[in-house]
Amino acid sequence: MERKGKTSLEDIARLTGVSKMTVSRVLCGGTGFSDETRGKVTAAAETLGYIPNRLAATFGAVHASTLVGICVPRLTSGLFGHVLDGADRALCRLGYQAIVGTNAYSPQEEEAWVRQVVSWLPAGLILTGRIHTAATVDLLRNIAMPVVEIWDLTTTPIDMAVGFSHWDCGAEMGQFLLRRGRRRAGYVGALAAADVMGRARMEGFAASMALGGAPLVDREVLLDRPGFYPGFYGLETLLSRRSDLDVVYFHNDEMAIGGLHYCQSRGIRVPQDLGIVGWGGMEAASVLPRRLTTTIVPTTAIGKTAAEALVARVTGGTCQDVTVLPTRLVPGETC
Amino acid sequence: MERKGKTSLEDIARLTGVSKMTVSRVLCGGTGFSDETRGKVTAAAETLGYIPNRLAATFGAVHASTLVGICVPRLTSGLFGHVLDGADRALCRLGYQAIVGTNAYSPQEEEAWVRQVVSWLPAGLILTGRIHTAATVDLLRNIAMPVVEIWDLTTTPIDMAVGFSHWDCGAEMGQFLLRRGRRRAGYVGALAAADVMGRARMEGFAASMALGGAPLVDREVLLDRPGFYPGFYGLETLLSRRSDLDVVYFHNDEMAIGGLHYCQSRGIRVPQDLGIVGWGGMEAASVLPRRLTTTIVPTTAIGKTAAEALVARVTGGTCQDVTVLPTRLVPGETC
DNA sequence: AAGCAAAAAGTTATCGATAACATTCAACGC
DNA sequence: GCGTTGAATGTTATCGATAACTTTTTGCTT
Repeated sequence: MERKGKTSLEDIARLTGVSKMTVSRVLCGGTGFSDETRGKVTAAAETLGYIPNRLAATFGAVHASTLVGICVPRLTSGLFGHVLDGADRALCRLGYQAIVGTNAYSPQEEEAWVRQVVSWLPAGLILTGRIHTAATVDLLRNIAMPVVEIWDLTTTPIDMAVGFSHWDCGAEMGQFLLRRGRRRAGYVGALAAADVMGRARMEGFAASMALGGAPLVDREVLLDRPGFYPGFYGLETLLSRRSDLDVVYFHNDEMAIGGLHYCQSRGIRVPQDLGIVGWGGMEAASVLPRRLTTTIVPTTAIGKTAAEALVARVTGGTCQDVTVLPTRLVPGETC
Repeated sequence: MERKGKTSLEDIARLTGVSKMTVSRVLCGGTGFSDETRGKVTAAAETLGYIPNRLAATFGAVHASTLVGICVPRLTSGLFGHVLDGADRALCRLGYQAIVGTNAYSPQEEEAWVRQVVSWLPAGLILTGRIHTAATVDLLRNIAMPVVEIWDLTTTPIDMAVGFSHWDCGAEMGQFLLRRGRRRAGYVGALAAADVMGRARMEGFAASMALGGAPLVDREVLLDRPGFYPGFYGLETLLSRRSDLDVVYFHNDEMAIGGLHYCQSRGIRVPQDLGIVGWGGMEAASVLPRRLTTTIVPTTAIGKTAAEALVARVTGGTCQDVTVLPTRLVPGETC
């Protein structure tokens, strides 16, 4: 067993002629040492190029580590990028490090990731969505791991939750379209059964349209991941079945832009012939020739709030169990 | 000092009547135990809800951890999202966990992040760009940390490098524009001095235009982060100074789309009156009414290749020091 | 100058897993 | 029947830092 070339507290202790414990106290910013000792120790640490070993520190200490696990469905979505950004900034500022993972909208993959990450004894986890395997929930509850579920709210969180209701987003959009006089609505989705949150929006949307006496006429839910081309072709498919729609709600803004492009390519006038509405609040959508009607989601705020709630729980501060952050329906020029 | 409620190898050992070491061997998939023992141990581990403690395992073991640090300038860029995605998938598949951080294009912030992360004794690091503080380089060299520098190539990497040359991207675009007969080129950038990679593209661009006898006429480099609005207003500012440009090279596709929108709003015909070219290969750019002329960057491949190279180095496999991945200039309809 | 409190520093045990080495035990051949 | 072999299993030391406790030193009061 070879010692790695690293210098340890003991090396510093030897060099300065004090005990390991004193070195530890100095370097961890504790109290109980003279200024002279501090000087010697910090100088020696500098000289030796000392790198603290958090593995050993966390292992030896009683309290939690400064690792936080964050799992999102995918990293290639602008929305989740902003969520991560908000979370990462907050964690960094508070002295924590983020272990990031993806689950491709699969609770099974999430469970596998959780099993990996909890073995690093993180201070807590941030998970996306309210759907998890039973084993995941049991595991996290058993070890009393602080957890924040983000993105889609639940009234019975594993521990804490920060987000909004996807169902309500859909319902609000339905009401908006009814007020605008649209009566024959379609829906173009993606990810098929995998994404329960997109489905929740659709269900809220369908419910509110039905309540207004204009039930959802048809829907086309693709297997693909949401993107421009699925939006384009999804709308094409939908319109080939039902040409009499007067508005289409899309899984997200990317798909809606794909749909807009389809309309443009086929000479369908938006919003006169067909209304196009999206969801998510993609930046690109706001500078298009026609500003997209969509729902803006507080992505960064969700990440930030989740991270802060988690740290508050870990450090014994006050934190609320469920935090609702408002989404904002933005009427654009496409409906 | 209270014991966390966790079960340890010792608990399993007690329950099954074997030694800790045997339990360890069983659970780590080693050899040297009977099938009967394996059965008892795995059953007990299951019963007790055993969660391995990688902190302790890594600490106790000689070999490297399964943590890998990845630092990118920002998480809100689609390009870096894809890089992270490629890296994270590869790492996950190979049994590693990613600690992610951002540096906002600042070598100082990167240094702070590196100091945090190396104290977790990661197996290696993936850093973005070739510019680092001297202290960062010294630190990483001293502890012989495996490092992959991605995105912008260097001939003298700290350890390994995977990417392409930003200067060459700019130069290639310059040559392309010259062939298309453009002679009066402008540049709209962002992030001012912070982003050395964007600047490298501009310099390569300016150099090749100059070589073709049509030196860069003017440039407008904003302080903002690149985005649609900076592209919009950057072009406005540039054209207010020099109205006789025949093409503008943008920092990236987002900004170029902002520029396109400005042209549309002012009745400037693209590409007749003005050519617009971007960089990066943003998905959105390909479904705009006019397909943007741009350079597509192998984002996911860079992340994947970097992760695989790092793991190869750590596990003693073969890996090359510098991997060049090709970018692709895609002529669109905007120039 | 004695006494005593507070500050400074040292000692020891410990966290959980693993490496290296030691031991037991069975099967087998001569 | 006895040594040999190899698989199965146990023992001990160790990684680096910290908690909890103990000891030493300092400084101040009376």
